[in-house]
Amino acid sequence: MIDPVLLRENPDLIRRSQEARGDSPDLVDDALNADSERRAAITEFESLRAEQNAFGKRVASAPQEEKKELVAQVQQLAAKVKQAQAQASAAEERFETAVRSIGNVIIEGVPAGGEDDFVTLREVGRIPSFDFEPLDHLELGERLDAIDMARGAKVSGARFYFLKGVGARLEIGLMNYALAVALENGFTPLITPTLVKPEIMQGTGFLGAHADEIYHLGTDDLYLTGTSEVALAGYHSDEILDLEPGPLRYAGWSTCFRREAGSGGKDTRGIIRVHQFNKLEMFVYTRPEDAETEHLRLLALQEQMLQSLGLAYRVIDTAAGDLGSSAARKYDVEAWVPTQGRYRELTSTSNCTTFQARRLQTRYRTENGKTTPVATLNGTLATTRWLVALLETHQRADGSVTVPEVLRPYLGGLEVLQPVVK
RNA sequence: GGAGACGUCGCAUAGUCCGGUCGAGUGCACCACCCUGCUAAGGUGGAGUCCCCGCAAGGGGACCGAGGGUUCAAAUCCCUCCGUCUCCGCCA
Repeated sequence: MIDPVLLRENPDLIRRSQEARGDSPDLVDDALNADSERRAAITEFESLRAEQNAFGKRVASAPQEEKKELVAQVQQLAAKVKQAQAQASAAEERFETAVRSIGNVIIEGVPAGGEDDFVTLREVGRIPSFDFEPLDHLELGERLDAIDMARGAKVSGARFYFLKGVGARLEIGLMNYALAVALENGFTPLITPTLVKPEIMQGTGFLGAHADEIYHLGTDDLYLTGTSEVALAGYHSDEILDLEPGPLRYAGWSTCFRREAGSGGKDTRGIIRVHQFNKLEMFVYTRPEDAETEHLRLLALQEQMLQSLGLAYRVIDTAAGDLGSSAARKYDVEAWVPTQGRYRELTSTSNCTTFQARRLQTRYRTENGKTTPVATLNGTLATTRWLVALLETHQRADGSVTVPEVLRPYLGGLEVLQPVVK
């Protein structure tokens, strides 16, 4: 949720942000109107309520024989209070709805426009070339007896899979390696619930435009999370944090579930786009003035991961229209996928500034003792999808795959994944 | 799944049966000051969150797990939900 004070004091800033996102700037005016209506309604209710409270005290202290008379007098007032209260809460609700329809105010410098209007910040690493015809990750995965899509489909349907043998080990190794990097950098590991309540899903902003992306369990009214960001953001909801010792940094380990509605036909081959995968997610609570520095720090860690794994990648500054409502800026790190001849997103890191925290009521105390919303940031440190780039990049002519050195300790010293002869 | 107990201001508790004098007492912790040559103890005062009006001083409203209801008036009465604990059964 955007800052209502900012809305009142600098609506133009928000209008510009809306335009950069390709969203309607009229929503700003709707919200402003709703705000003044809301405040008028509240003032009306509160003055009536004050009158009623004062009367209540008189009734309480009046002699018994006068009470009846006094009570008769206030009855009408009570009805008016009730009505004013209903109006005030209705106005409040309209205001909430209006404000919530506005996306986070983008950070200065974020490119305007949609999906294709990103800015490439840098390309790092040598794009792999082969003196043989490279195989795609699924072909490789099948030869290594590491990925089994057919049985995944048999058991659970399309976009499900089994990771087997070295495939399973590779994923576990990758996740463990990422966890080690997170630990080295002061993150506290957290294994999160993957089923969350509606209000948490709502609060993190995932029930908006992309609600049909999310699995919902009707019997229990719980949602399967598409990222541990949801649980990590909800973790400190309704709390006042002590940020005096520094930011709170968590590394959430969880399985993620996505319906992939609307991406029918896209990336149907292999494990690029699947309904279920694992992810290690960084999540930081910090003071708003430190958020941009922290954002760059998360990005640096992600780049360190890809570099150490020998992957070629580029970093893009995502355009405003492709940010999602909570993010004020988002960097994606995309790895080169040889058989596709292009970069594919492996990680994403978002600075949500105070947007998410305001909705989830996560605050901290400033030097002068005031409470104010914290800033939240998140970023991927590893996911199942990385196997695609790893397998393809490090393949050799005989269909074997070299294990990047940093991963070997997590695979019991295994240096090369060998094809299984059938 | 069955039976019961409970959810109050950072923590621990009082208040709930008998609705108004309770936004709420007490202890601990906390902050400021005073006193005591240190330590311990003692004294005085202050402290919650959110919102509205106001340049400010200040005034006002809401919040006793959440949401409804009864009433002139609800922490207190009624209903629903959520959570915690205990016992029984069941599964492991």
